[in-house]
Amino acid sequence: MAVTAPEALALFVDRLVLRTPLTEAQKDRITSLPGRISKVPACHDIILPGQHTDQSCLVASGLVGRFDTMADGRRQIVAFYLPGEMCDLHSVPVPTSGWGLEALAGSTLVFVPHAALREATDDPIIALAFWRDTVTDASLLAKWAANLGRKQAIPRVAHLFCEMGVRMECRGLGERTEYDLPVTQAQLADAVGLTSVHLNRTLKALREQGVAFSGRKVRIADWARLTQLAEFDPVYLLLAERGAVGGDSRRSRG
Amino acid sequence: MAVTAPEALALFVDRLVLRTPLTEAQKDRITSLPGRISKVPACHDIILPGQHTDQSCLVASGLVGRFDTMADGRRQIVAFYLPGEMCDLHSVPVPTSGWGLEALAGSTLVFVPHAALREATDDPIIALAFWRDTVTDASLLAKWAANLGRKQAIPRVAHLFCEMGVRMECRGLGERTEYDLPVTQAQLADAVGLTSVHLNRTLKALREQGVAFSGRKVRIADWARLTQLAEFDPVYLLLAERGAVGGDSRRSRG
DNA sequence: CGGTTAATTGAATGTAGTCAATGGTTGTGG
DNA sequence: CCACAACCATTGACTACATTCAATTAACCG
Repeated sequence: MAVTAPEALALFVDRLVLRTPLTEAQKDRITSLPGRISKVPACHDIILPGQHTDQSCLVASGLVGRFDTMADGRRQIVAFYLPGEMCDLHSVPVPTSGWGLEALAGSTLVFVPHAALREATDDPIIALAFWRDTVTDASLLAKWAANLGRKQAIPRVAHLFCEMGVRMECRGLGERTEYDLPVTQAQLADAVGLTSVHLNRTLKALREQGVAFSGRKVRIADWARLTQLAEFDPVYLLLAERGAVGGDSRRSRG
Repeated sequence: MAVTAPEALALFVDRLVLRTPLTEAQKDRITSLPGRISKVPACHDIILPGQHTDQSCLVASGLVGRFDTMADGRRQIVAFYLPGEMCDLHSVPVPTSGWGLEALAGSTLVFVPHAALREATDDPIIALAFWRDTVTDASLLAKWAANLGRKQAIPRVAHLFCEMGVRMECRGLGERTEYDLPVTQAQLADAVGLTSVHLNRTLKALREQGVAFSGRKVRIADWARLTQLAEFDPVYLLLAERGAVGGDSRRSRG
């Protein structure tokens, strides 16, 4: 668990390198970016919708959610950010955010000034890596939207469990069939667009399918069965040709 | 209506300039990118989910939708692309798409090779402009997800009408209270995550609120009322400080 | 051990989906 | 100019999924 800014930035570099090869010099440049460490408790709002920022927020430990708020105060979480992920690289090119960030669990954050990040993009490879990171984010967002729009409760939750499993695993944060997901049922409900009551019932149904979420841990008995139930195809995670990632990689209709 | 590649690229430049000032030389560089014109009929699938590409697709006229497909064939449209918008700038840094593109109306497209686009990003300002464009896209996507997750049919459709109105207006494609939206009800339903039957009922309800969608035209009698019904706040469109854009710009909770 | 937060369950309601049929429009060819 | 076909829009009746309200049980923390 990262506790210093360079450690956290090293995690971020690991993530970038998944999709963009970087030289040691480029890695160092990112690792040595200035960062202010901040520990926040669960349910803490890091940034509110509509606020401006001059820094980006990197997760060092814990879990952060990007959300939007309705007039009546209900929230929709549209993205989860794991340790090593930069929640709002977006805000480097566009410092106004339409959305908010909240710490779902107690988290350690590293705030990196936009100015420093923008300076790092002198290097076109670093700029490309950042751009790619944003694209990845958008790809997950699009899938999230599709699930919210067209899937029922059970496959929707199942899909989220698949996604988080693969993401955790490829970052070394657990196995895809068993990992920590430090959120309450109410927060999960905000993510999948259900009420907490209905989410609870959905979890009960999933439990009968060998998928348990309890004690903030996800445990999946039969991965293949779950991916099928969820219609999970990991292409959208943009993890390149690492076929090992699993899920059914059926090809598109001719 | 753009019919040559440079004309279409000029529209794209107009869009970039909304958020990133460019010199004449930079504009020229983009306008003179190579592009292959292609006319496609309505309902034509331009690219299918999971396909690779080595070119990006710029809309010259018509309307294009980005969609994801479920196992049973149902679609969720997650983004609309207007003339002057590049549907998959994303695919420049990441040539695998998890999603598909379809022409919703008969459309003219310009295919620009990734190689040429990537070359243009030598210029860090152009790279920034592209990055910003991607971020904008992601911002709309996040809002779309939030609406799908947390709004009921009427405000959901209302929100889409508001969004499209503002986008049309700021690109000179109509007024926000009256514009062409060349889609069928079934396509609209795919966008808002409803069945076409229920969408039809929702449109009927909206008609009683002075919001008409018929003959592929949207006509809004009372803009302020609609933005309120939709909980529409245009910040997420990232149109900078052009306060004139309308909607209720209430600030975030303290 | 008491207080608080989170999870679970039941019953009633409501919104959206499904199935099936009817109108309406548009475009084409006789 | 009319007849027909194809597609799109509209409506009704019924079903199903998810929400709401309310209460209870379980887990966690000081």
